[in-house]
Amino acid sequence: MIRVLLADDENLIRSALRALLSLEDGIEVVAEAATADEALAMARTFTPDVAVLDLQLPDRDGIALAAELHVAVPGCRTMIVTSHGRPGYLKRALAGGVGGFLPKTVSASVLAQVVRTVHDGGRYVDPELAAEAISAGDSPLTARESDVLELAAEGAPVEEIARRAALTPGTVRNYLSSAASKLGAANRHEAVHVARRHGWI
Amino acid sequence: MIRVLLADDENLIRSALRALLSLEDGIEVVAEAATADEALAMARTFTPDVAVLDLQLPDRDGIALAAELHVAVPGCRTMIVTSHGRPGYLKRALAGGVGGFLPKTVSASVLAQVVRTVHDGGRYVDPELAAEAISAGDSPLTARESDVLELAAEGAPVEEIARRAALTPGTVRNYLSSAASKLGAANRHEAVHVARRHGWI
DNA sequence: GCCGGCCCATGACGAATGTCACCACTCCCC
DNA sequence: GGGGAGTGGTGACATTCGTCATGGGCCGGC
Repeated sequence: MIRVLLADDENLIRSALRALLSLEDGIEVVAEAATADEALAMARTFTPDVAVLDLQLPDRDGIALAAELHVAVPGCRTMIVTSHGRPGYLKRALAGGVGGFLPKTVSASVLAQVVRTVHDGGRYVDPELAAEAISAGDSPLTARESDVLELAAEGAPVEEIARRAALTPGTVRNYLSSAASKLGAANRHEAVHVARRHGWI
Repeated sequence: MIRVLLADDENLIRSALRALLSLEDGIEVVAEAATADEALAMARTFTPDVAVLDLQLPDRDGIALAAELHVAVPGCRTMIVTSHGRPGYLKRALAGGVGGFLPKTVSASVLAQVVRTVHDGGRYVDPELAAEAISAGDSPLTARESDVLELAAEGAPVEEIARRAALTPGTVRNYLSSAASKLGAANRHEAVHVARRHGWI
């Protein structure tokens, strides 16, 4: 029997997934969580075999949670289910030791199959997402460029970004300028959009 | 027996919802669709009593689909389920004759209860969303301000916005300036964020 | 030990943007 | 028939932004 932990902030989805997985032979949902912290606590208590995580949780993202789970409960394998299949996330997830990465558009039978595959130590990535990830490639941005671009995401003026990043306004503009040119954007706001689309920030 | 149509582009969610609703007495899922067009065709064929629609579908949004359904299948009541509970959408949905509006964070039993309520001609709106909608109020933006702000959403320069809106660059700047000040934003990009958060664009 | 890449900064320039005042026209409502 | 609100426009001004050149410090690889 594969013991599964579900983590998703959407109650409806979570109980629906539970209903679906419970119909499968050899799979049992032993715990549910709505937040990353909750999931971590649950995992410590129930030591599940596989954790099915939503990519976006209220307190952290699923990738960070997976990394923490691997430390807290070494025997627990992880897989991520998401609505937004951004290529960058896939790469980060795999690098973080996540065993499966699926969009929510897959069918229930595929989900159950992947739970089994991941439980057996295998890996599964949705073919379409994999293709996107390959064509999208790595982020061309340096660490600092990503940071600054992320701070620019909410439309804040350079001054504020500089304060929040503990940098000079001039330096911030340099980073934004080089980030925009790397992304083929005319200005930082368009750059934010491009980077978001690729899952780079 | 309440005959239900499900429309959601995410296969997993859709079949999970089907599993959940099928467990309820007196509810039967008679059709599923992944797109608005598909839903419309299904509704014509199966004449469901209640249509449970996702807010975001690949081809249209759930509110537009609901309006079309009311015309195509007059006896069919509609309700919307969504991940992003933006206040503006709620208002638009209710104005469009939608009977129920829920975030996906609700429990399965609430969902089933709302399906019944809507079927009986009642209305149900998630209390939290209702509170947000009331506190958020109406959009302070005029029609044109909204248009222009929407065109600015992708970070395009004023020149391009002007071309796409068939306006002078100067006029565009006036609209953007007044929109930003109405929204309490320091620049148009922050304004876009504020408006998005409220569901005003 | 040198080169390249990244990080951080400064200064300067032109272009884009935000803001304000002001005008004309239309439509609707009182 | 006179407001008021919305639409569309012009011109001017200060600020912000994008870009480029240039420099120093730090680290890792050849």
